[in-house]
Amino acid sequence: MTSKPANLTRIQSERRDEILSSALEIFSKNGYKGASINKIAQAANMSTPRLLYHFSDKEKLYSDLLSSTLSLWIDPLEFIGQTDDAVEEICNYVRRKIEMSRDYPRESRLFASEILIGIERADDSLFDPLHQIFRDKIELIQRWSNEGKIAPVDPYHLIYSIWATTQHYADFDVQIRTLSPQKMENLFDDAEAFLIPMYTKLLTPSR
Amino acid sequence: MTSKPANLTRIQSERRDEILSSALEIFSKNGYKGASINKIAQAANMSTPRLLYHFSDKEKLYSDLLSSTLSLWIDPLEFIGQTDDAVEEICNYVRRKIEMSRDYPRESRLFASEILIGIERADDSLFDPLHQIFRDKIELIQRWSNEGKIAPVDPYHLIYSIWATTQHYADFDVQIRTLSPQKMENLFDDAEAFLIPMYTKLLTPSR
Amino acid sequence: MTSKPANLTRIQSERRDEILSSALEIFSKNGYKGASINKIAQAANMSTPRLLYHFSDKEKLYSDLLSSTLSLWIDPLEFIGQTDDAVEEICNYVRRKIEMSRDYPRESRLFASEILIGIERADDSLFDPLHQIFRDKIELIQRWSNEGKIAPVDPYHLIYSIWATTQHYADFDVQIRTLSPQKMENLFDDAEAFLIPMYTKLLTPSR
Amino acid sequence: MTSKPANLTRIQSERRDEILSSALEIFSKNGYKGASINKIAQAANMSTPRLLYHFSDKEKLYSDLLSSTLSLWIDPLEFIGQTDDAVEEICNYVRRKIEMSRDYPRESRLFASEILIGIERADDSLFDPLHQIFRDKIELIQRWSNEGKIAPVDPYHLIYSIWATTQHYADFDVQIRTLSPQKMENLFDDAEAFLIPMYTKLLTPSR
DNA sequence: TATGAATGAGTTTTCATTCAT
DNA sequence: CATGAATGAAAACTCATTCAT
Repeated sequence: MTSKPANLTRIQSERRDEILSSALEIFSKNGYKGASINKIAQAANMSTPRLLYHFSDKEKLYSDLLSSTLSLWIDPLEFIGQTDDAVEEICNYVRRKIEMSRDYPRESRLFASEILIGIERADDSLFDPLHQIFRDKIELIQRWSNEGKIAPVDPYHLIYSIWATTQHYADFDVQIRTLSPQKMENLFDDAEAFLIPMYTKLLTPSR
Repeated sequence: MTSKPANLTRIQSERRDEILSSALEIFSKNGYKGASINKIAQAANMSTPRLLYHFSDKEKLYSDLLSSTLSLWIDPLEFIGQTDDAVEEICNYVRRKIEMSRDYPRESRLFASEILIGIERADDSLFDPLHQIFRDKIELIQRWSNEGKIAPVDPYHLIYSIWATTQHYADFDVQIRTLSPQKMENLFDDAEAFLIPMYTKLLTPSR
Repeated sequence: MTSKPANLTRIQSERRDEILSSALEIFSKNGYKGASINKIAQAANMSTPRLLYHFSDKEKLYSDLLSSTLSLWIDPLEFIGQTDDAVEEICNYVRRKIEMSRDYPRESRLFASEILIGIERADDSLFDPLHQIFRDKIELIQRWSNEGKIAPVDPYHLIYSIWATTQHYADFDVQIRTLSPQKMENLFDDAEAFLIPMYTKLLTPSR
Repeated sequence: MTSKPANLTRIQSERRDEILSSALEIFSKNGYKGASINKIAQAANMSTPRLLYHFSDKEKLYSDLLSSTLSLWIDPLEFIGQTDDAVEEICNYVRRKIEMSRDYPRESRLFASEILIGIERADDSLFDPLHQIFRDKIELIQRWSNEGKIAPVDPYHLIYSIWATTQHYADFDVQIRTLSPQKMENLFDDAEAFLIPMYTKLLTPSR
């Protein structure tokens, strides 16, 4: 999965974490090309060669960072389907995704810029785990739809729309800050107050 | 404004167009930092200094490209409110935005990466025209909501969600191509078939 | 002497003068390398190719400018020796050189930077006319010295010192402005009030 | 101040010295604009990026060079006033300044071109230490003048004239080499033989 | 290990000059 | 005559990466 070496001393893995934390900051703000490993090393309080001792090169650092963040995308998906209340299950997924945009905006932007701009990668299996679970849940939602537990919807576009609407608050944060009236502290509550009814109306089966 | 100079010779405006077209290709694919004016010049079949003869520097080229593309964002918004059928008006806006994602995906990605990563710009007024119209339409939708022509919704989050769901198909195209089943040629039709009912349900006032 | 073409239309020589005037401004402020013919053309309100039509290249413009300015150095020298009052003659030369620093500081700086930095020139006969007169006056002063009309001095170092002290006010103007007390409007009068007594004391033969 | 950083490794300070030495050679010969860090790097037997590893950019190299040379201007001034023999004190200053023109002509030309052409500098305080001492000595000379220890002179113009006459031999060296008769090896002795009597006559109080 | 030092390729930009119209 | 257009060389810097100690 993630290519983290198996056997690391405690110090080594502490260093790795410090570097990944700085890398997240710098990469998410500047994109892959706009970030220099120098700036990352500085932010992590170490010399560039020392950083490169832990991550052989820039691309390795970047993709290790991506895989270490991948679970943030996978975990909320995984929870779907714990109960039998299909509409509520999906609404809860929406809620979790909104929380993620609020609590992990840098991670969201990192992924967004990777998908948007992307670097050519030798091994593009990075997202495989996400895709596997995605397909599982597509199937689940399709089943719900077939069984009438939710109104009939295309499960693909349902998930795309959830991703789009929730991640938008992290990824396009700059624009939203400019456009929204002052009440930024309630932004995510307001987003939820908008989205949950929308998906409830969409998904509640008509009797 | 940084808009196109008024008086251009024939060659100037031909060259400008060639360059802007290559710049769109390269910038939208690689982001500002990842794109070199070198690559852009190559794509436009000219030497770098020749490119710089027409656009004084990289940032100017980039922001001229952005402003020349801005109307793609403004125009569909502007149309909202031609008729009195509020729900239909908003659905038509959704349709137009889907068309744009289909027909101008590079422009969409260009804007997305500008908002996501953004460069520090001396003159911040680039998006002013868009913001002005945004506020007008927010007001209009609020009025519709107050008058009961649409169900009560937060107009800000309504527009954010429309932007998010429609632009998603252009901006995260790479991901969607990987995840979606083969039927890519119908992608945008399917998107519309999903989104229009969603917004119709959301906005139709309950009697 | 100066390589000014012999037969010029009135318009041509007007253009030449405009260019030379701008060139003086730009070259004296920025030095040869720091000045671009573009800036000069702009200052002269014309396109670069038009400028290059009148002066085949940058070096030609520069050396034509130098030669057209050369008489400012030659003329004051030439006057030495009109009367028989040797001390007064030299003091008048000092006065004229002070006036030149006051009235033609840009020309002075142009020459200073040419001598200080200098560009490799194919033909370095530019200063020949000046040198010829210099030698004449050296001889004259030597004669005055021998004849006891002035106190015995090395004529070379006498002229060097006059050049140094008088041109200093133009060439090192920036430093002098920083160091001198407010009374800048009297600077050249004060300079004269200092230098004339100095040279008078130096040159007046002791009886 | 922009003075030399305190803690340098052995290699750093060796390299700095090599670079500064080449930079002095190239800058003093060509001026700031005419000198390329390329040429300087070549003269110091290294690649341009290697040079830039030690001096972050061209301007930094240039101003570090200027400040490292500043003491050559300050030191001789500082000595004025050790003894009570005012005339002799000033004559000794003249002698020291002549020596400097003989022994450090490149440094002299570097300063001259900085004052003559000058680059716009963010931090203008480079010459502050020199100016401070200048003012002290102006005061001292004024006192001497008031007390009758030297003939009454304007102390500003006295120092300007000393700077002018002595530095002239370094700064306008090219011209002097062309004009002077062969005896260049005695140039500085002759200069002293000229200047010392001049200032002695000027400054010795009349009884 | 870890850092100072260095490298080489690449990027943006400037500029004198030429060419076509 | 005059200008818009283009060129090629060089300049200043950046950056991922490697090397030596």
